[in-house]
Amino acid sequence: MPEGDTVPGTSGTRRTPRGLETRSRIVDSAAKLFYVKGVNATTLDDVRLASSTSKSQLYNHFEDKLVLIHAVIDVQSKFVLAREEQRLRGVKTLTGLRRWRDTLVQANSLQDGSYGCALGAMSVELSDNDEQSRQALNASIDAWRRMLVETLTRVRVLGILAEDADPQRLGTGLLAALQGGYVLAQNAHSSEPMAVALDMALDHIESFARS
Amino acid sequence: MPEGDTVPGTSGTRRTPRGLETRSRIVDSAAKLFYVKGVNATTLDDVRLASSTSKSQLYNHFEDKLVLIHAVIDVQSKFVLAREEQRLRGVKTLTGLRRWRDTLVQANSLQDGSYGCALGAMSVELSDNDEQSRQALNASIDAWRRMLVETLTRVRVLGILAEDADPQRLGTGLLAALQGGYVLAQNAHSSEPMAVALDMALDHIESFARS
DNA sequence: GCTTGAATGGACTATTTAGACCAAACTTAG
DNA sequence: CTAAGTTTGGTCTAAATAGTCCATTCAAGC
Repeated sequence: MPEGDTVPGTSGTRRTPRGLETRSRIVDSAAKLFYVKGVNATTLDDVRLASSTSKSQLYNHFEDKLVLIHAVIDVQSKFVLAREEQRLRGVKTLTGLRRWRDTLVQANSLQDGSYGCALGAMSVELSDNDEQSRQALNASIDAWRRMLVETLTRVRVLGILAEDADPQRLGTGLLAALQGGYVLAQNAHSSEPMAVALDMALDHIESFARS
Repeated sequence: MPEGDTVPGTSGTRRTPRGLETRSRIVDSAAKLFYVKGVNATTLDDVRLASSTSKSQLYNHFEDKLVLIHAVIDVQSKFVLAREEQRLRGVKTLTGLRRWRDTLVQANSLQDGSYGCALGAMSVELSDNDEQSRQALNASIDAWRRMLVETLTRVRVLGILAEDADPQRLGTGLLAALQGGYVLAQNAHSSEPMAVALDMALDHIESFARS
């Protein structure tokens, strides 16, 4: 029984580094396909082809398509949250928030608004059909919301925003503007509506600025 | 050649009232299924069953699934736009806008946020896979946006909003807040985030109120 | 180098789904 | 009534898709 370099797998089975490598190649390919084609429009054969794997590898690592979907939600959540955390980390002023806005709009305009938000799109497609997916995505999106709330709290604590600014509500509103911006941008194939939506949210936040 | 009561069909073929009745039963059933399950997750057999029709009826009225999808986009667009027009028609004040907000939130809370926006959800699922669907949905969503712009213009003209309030941008922002609210509400299974998002947008609009 | 379990390649099956087809029933103009 | 086209029920085919299986290879501990 080989032990040394093995790693405990998700479902009790041991995994070797080579297996884990394959597994993550599958998940990454699936994540990309889900993002550009949608979850239901992506077949396992698409995934197999994109990841250069075989059927047996797919089913060695994932019981069925739903389990793969959950794995994708997991890595995609980690990826998006890490990216957004990185983007928000240094924001301490209203100018910082505007720069954050610019980053989002620029990234979105690079693909002409296409594909929308990876988490938002999966949520729209899966929330009402698979409760487990909904809950996982809900946890991630709420973590994202809390990141915005923390950023706004930080800005307020620094005395830039007045006491009556409510970071909870402003954070939720800001995330909604962003998500709505993604939807409209994807539909219009232009990042313009996202820019307008974020500007509105930021203008509103700025209305709480201390004079 | 029977003529009298026939009606010109979409693709040149003549249709009788009975046929048109069947056709709309198919489209209505498909629209409902697309709304609750999503487009790709709905099979033609689902549609056949829900509309109590046979395969031959489906293919008598629609060349293939894509044509059916376009037909659904068409009726769903008309339905949503008519409903929203009706909801916005009488709005002439800020209080009216708040009442409009209440209607949306209440309707959304009746289904615990589920299903989101019929047009927005289809757009997210179809925009990057079928250009024709994207364009049709884009036309409808933009008509919706213009309805909001007109409402805000009306309110401004009445002297309730100041001259520097830009109905174009405010309307886009308002629609984005609504769409983002739908996304978050569907994900959270609660209409709460939609309420917060709309409140933010309306607070912002109200900041342009004449004193 | 032998053994053992993980990993792999690929063929194979089962099921689902889209779509074609046809004969019978219906509808209506003439 | 009759003819011509429409509508319908149902069956049948083709393709796509999910999922199974097994013989072989690989990697590591002994």
